[in-house]
Amino acid sequence: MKNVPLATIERVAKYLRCLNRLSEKGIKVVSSKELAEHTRTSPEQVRKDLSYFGRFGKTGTGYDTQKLSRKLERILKAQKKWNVCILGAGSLGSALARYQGFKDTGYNIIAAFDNDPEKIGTKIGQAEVYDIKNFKEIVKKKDIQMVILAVPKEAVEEAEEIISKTNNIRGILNFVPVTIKLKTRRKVAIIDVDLAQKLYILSYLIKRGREMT
Amino acid sequence: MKNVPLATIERVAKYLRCLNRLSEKGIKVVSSKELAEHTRTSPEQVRKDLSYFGRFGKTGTGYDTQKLSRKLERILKAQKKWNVCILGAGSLGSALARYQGFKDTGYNIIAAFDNDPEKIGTKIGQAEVYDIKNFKEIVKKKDIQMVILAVPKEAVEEAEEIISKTNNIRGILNFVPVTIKLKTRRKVAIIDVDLAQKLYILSYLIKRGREMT
DNA sequence: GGCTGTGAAGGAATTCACAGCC
DNA sequence: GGCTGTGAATTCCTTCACAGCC
Repeated sequence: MKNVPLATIERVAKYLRCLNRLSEKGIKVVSSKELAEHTRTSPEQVRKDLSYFGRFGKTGTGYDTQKLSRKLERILKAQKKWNVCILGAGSLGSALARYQGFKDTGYNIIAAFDNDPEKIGTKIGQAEVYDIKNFKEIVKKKDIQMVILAVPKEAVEEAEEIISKTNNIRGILNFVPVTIKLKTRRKVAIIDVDLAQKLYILSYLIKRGREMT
Repeated sequence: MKNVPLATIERVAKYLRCLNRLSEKGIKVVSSKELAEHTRTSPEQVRKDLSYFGRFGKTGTGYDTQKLSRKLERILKAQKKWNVCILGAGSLGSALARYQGFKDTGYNIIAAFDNDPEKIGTKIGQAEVYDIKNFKEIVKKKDIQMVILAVPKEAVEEAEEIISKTNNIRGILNFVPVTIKLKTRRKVAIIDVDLAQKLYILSYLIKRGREMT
């Protein structure tokens, strides 16, 4: 397998989601053209992206929805079950714990952490809320590898500290509009989701009359 | 102004975020190197990005934090006040209405819409909750141009319908993991935020040991 | 010395165009 | 005819390297 563009990976994730929706609806076969329409890209792009990983289609017909879905899951390592926790059980953290888009993915949000005694011991969706003091211990016990970071800005340093010390954690989805810095040698993947940035881009696109993803 | 890469726009939005944080802290001057560190990119990239729009720096010194911030706001049309509403006042919608990252941006979330009578008439953060039936009317009256879409999957079609009919709306930030299609000729910018996709990418990055944004 | 700004070079990603298959 | 798969061409984006300035 050659060097796959990251942009391809991002689209593959979209294809996967789309395929799952289609197969829920009972659609067995899909063409690159259809897949492209659902994901705002071009048919050539779809075919090119998939061609990095193998030949999955039937000429003249298209792709078997379910088969392709399984292939893509494997590519994204999404067939594995990932245990995810949420750090910060405020309104955003709680909403993310309940987010319907995680349903039917391999990602299970099984714990949330907060320092508010009122919240500790309660449940949000599937996730039990624990005292943040027990982060390391519970992350280990429950084999959690990803954190969704949704604490208030002021608590970021503390969160960095705790995550740095917890060797299990290998990825962070960060909703706090601050650049987070870990004090650790080990590699931790970080994806920032900055919603204000999205709105900035949206206003730019409006001015330019474009569409994007 | 030449043809500016979209990738540049995305980074510019990050620079802006970062500059505002720095000037809050009282930092007056910043170099491309520093800005790059805060936004996980390279100094050359920062300078190149900015050079699309003009010359903002002082050689040997760096950039005036506040001045640059104002310039970038203008570029992104973010100096304008945008009125934003939320469609769907469930847990995600409510959390977004309260999202701290929108503070100190030009984006004001001034209304939310739902069909739950229990919610209508209440307030979430700054936003009053209205009956979705009055969407068009209130959007017009309040001069709202952007929608944050956070309804359940099942309600997407209805939402598409309503938005299509409301000429004011020019941009959508979509949190529903579905490709939305408007029945209108006018241009509406759409940005999809798919959180499950982010987790897919995160697991891919973990496997590859990389970092990104 | 330390920084910006920018053409030029290089590298990456997308689109084209067509061969091959059912 | 309708579709996939893929080298080749093109477009887009990033990095390099250095001129110019304080």
